[in-house]
Amino acid sequence: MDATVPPPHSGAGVEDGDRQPTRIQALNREIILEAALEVFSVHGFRGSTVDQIAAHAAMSKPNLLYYFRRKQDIYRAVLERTLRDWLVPLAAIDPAGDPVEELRRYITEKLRMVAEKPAASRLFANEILAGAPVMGDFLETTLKELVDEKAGIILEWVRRGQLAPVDPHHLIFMIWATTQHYADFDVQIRAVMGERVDRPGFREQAAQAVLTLVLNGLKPRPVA
Amino acid sequence: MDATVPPPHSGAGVEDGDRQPTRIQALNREIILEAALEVFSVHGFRGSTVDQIAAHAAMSKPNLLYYFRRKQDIYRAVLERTLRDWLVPLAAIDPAGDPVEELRRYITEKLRMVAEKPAASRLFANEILAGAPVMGDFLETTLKELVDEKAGIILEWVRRGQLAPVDPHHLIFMIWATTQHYADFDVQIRAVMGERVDRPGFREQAAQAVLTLVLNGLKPRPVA
Amino acid sequence: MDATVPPPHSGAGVEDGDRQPTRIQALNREIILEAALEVFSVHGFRGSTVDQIAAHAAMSKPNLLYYFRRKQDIYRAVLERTLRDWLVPLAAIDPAGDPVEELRRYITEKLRMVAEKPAASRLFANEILAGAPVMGDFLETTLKELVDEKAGIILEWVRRGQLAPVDPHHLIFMIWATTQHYADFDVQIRAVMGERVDRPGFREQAAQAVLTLVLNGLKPRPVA
Amino acid sequence: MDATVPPPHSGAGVEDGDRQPTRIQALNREIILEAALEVFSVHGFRGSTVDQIAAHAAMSKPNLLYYFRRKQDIYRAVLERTLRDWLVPLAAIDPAGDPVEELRRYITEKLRMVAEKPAASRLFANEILAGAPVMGDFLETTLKELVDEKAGIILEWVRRGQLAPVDPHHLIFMIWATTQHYADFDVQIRAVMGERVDRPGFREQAAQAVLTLVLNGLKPRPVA
DNA sequence: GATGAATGAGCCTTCATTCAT
DNA sequence: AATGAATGAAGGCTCATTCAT
Repeated sequence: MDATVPPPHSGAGVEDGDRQPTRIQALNREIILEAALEVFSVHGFRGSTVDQIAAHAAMSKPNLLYYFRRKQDIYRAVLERTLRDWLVPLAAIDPAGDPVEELRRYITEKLRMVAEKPAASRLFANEILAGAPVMGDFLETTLKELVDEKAGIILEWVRRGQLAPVDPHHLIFMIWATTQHYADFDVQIRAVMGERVDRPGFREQAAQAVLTLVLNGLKPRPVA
Repeated sequence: MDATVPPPHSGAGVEDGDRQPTRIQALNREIILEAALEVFSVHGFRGSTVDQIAAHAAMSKPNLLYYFRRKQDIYRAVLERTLRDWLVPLAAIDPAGDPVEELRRYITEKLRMVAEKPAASRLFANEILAGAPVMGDFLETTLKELVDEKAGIILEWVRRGQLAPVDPHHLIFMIWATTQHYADFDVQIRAVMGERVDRPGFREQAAQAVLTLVLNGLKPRPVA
Repeated sequence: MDATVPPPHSGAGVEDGDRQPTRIQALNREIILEAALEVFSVHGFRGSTVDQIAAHAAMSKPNLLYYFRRKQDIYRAVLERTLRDWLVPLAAIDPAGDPVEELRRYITEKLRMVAEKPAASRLFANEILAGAPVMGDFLETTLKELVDEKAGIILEWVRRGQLAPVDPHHLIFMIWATTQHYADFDVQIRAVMGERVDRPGFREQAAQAVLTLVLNGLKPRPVA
Repeated sequence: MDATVPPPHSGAGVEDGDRQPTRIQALNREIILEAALEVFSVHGFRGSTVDQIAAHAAMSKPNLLYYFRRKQDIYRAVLERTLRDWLVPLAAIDPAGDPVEELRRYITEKLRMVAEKPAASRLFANEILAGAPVMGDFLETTLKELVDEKAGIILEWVRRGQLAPVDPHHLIFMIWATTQHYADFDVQIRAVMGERVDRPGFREQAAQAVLTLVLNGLKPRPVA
C-alpha cells in the first residue's frame, strides 16, 4: 500500500543500527527477557499478551515495545537465549569417559538446570506442543546433529559391552523426558505430593530415582 | 421457561432441560469434542479460538455455541472426558499380580493409549503447563488418591523385595514422563529421528526402550 | 508463527464463500462503501480511520469489519467501484462523430459526474497524490489503453483538419484537469467565490467557461 | 526561565527567545522543511508521520522536535513558506500589459514553478482536499483578495474587447487546474505516457498545449 | 437445529510528544 | 544541539459471545 516511502520506525527503536547497547538498554532487555520467560513459559506464545510481559517487567507496554518491536521478537529472543544454554550438558558427553559416569553427569546436570530454571523447560515444552513454529529449524539442524553425534557415542559404548543394549536415541529421549518432567509437570507433582515437594532433599530424592532407574537399566548385567 | 430470561444453569445450550439428547445432538457434541481436542491440544486454552474449533468441526460458530455455551464449557468437557479414560490403566494395577508384570502391563497400556490419542496427552500437558487452572481440583483429589493408593502397593512390593528400592511416587512420575513424552514432544522426536518415526516398528522399538530401562532398573539385583 | 493451523476467521465473515449476498448484506456493503467514499476522499487512505467510516455508516466498527475484513479491502472496493463508472464518458467518444461535438459531450458529461459525485473525484486525487499504490496497475493498463485509443482518434481529427493542431494526450489531461478541479479544489473555489458557488447557475457558468476555453482553442481557425 | 515550567508560547523550540538563530539552526530548519515538504506532499498531514520526516531529514525525531515542537508547526511552516512564493506570478499580472502576453507569462511562470517544485503543488492539493484546515483562512483572505483584484483586471480586458468574453474567476481556476495538474497527477501522467515523460522537450510540449488551448480560446475572434 | 448479523472487550502496534541527559 | 528512553492515546484487527430469525 505504501511502496514509495521508507518503512516507519526507521528513526526509532533500539534494534536499529549496530551500535553498542547502552547500560540501561542491556539492563532493560534483560528484565524484559526474564519477564517474557515467566509469561511465555506458562501460556505459550499465543496465550500470552504483551501487557502481561510489560506488567511482569514493571514497564509500560510501549516502552517494552521500544526494546523489542514485536511480540514475536521477544519470544524469539527468549527462546534463542535459552537454547544456547540448553544443549551444553549434552554436548559435554565425552566419548572417552566412563559410560555410566558420563550419563550420570549428564542427567545430574540436566536436573540441576531444570530445577534452577524450570520456566525455560516449560517454554520449550510449550513451543514444541504448539508444533515448534519458531524452533523447528533449530530442532532439525543443530539439535539433530548433536543428538546423532552423541547417539553414535552411546552406540559405540553398547557395542563394546559397556552398556546394556539400548537404542541410543530412545535413551536420550527418556533422559529428556524424565528430567524435564519435574519442571513441566510441576503442578501435577505438587498436587500429588503436596508439601513434600518443598521439603529439603526432594530434589535429591528425584535425582536418585531417575538415576537409579535409568542407570540400573543400563548397566550391563551378568548373563542371567 | 421465559425466553427473555437467561437460563439459570451453567452448562446451558442443549443440556438445558431434562430431555434426552437426540441422536443428532449426541453426534454433534461428539464432533465438537473431537475438534476441540485437536485444537486445544496444540494451542492450549488461551491460544485456541472458537473459530478454529468450529472450522475443525465443520460447523458454524453460533451452532457450536448452541451446544456449548462458552469456550470454557467445551474445554472442560473435553478435558473431563479424557480424564475418565486416562486413569484406567493405572487403576488396573493389581496388588496381587506379579510386580514387574503389572508394571509392564501398565506401561504398555499407557504407551498404547498415548500412541492412539496423542492429542489427549498434549491436552493434559498444556493444561498442566498453564498451571492446571481447570484440572487443579481433580489433580489434588481424585488423582492424588489413586496415586497414593498405587504408591502404597508398589511400596509393599519393594518391602517384600519384589522390586528394587525405588520411591514409588517417583517411579510413577517417570512412567508418566517417558510414556507421554512420545506424544507431547512428537515434533521434536520427528525433527531428530526424521522419517524413521513413520517406519513400521517404531512404536514397538520405543516401547522396548522404555520397558528395558524402567524394568531393568527395577528388577531386584543380585547383591553386587 | 503458526503454520500448523488453518488461518483464523475461516468460519466467519461475509466474504467467505461464493454464496449470494443476502439483502441486508448488500445493503450494508452499500452503506459502508458510501461512508468510506466520504471519508477516504477527504483524508486519503492513511489519514482515514476505520472508526470514522464506521461512524459515517452508523455502524459499530467490528460490524463494519464483518463486511470488509480490512481497511484495505474497503478502500480497494470503493476505488474499484468508482473506477468502473469513471471511464464511461471517455470510452463513449465516437470516432465517427463530429469532433467538437464529441468533445463537448465528453466534457459536459464529465462535469456532470464530477458535480454529482465530487467525492469520487477527490478519492482519485488522493490516491494519485499518494503515488497510486492501489490504482497503479489500473492506470498503466486499462487507463493507458483507453487513453491511447482515444488519443489516436483525436490525432486523426487533427490530421483531417477538423481540430486545431494539439497534442491529443495533453488535450485529454487538460480536460481532466479542468473538469476535476471543481471537485478537487472545491474548498478553494468556495473560499474565493464565496456564496456565489451555491447560487443556481454556477455549475452551468463553470461548464460554459471550460467549454469556451477548451473548444475555442480547438476549433480550427482561419489562417491568420 | 524556570526549567521545570513549560514555556508559555506556542511555536516553542528554537523560536523561543529573541536570539537570532545560529547558522546551524537555520540550516537545520531548512533541511527539516525540505524533508517535510517531501513527506507531507505525498501523504498529507494526517497520513504523514514525524518519523518519516525525521528519516528524510536524516535527523533524530527528538532533535527534529527541538526545532518544531509539534507536527502541526512543521506543517504550518512548510505550508506558509510555500504560500509566499506561490502567488508571486499571479500578483505580477500587470493591468497595463498586453492581456494575452500577461496571461502567457503567468501560465509559463506557473508551469515553471510547478515543474521545479512539484511537491509544493501536491502539498497544496493535499491540504485543500483535506478541507484546508490550516490554509482556510489564507484562502478566504489573502488569496481571495488577490484573485478578486486580478479578476477585475481581466474583466476590464474583456470589456475592452482585448479578450474573448470569459468569466475571469473561472479563467483563473482553469489556469490553476491545468498548470498544477502536471505536478499533482504526475503519477497518472507517467502511467499513461510512459517514458515519454522523461524525454527532453516534454515540459515544453505540455506548456505549448496549455498555452494553445487557453490562449486560443481567449483571443478575441472575428465575428463568426 | 442452524446461521447471519452484531458488538464489547481486548490485543498488537504505531505515533506524537515529553523527559532526562 | 542532540539523543536515548519513556508514555498516553489512538488505530487496526480479533475474539467470545449474544441476538434475531
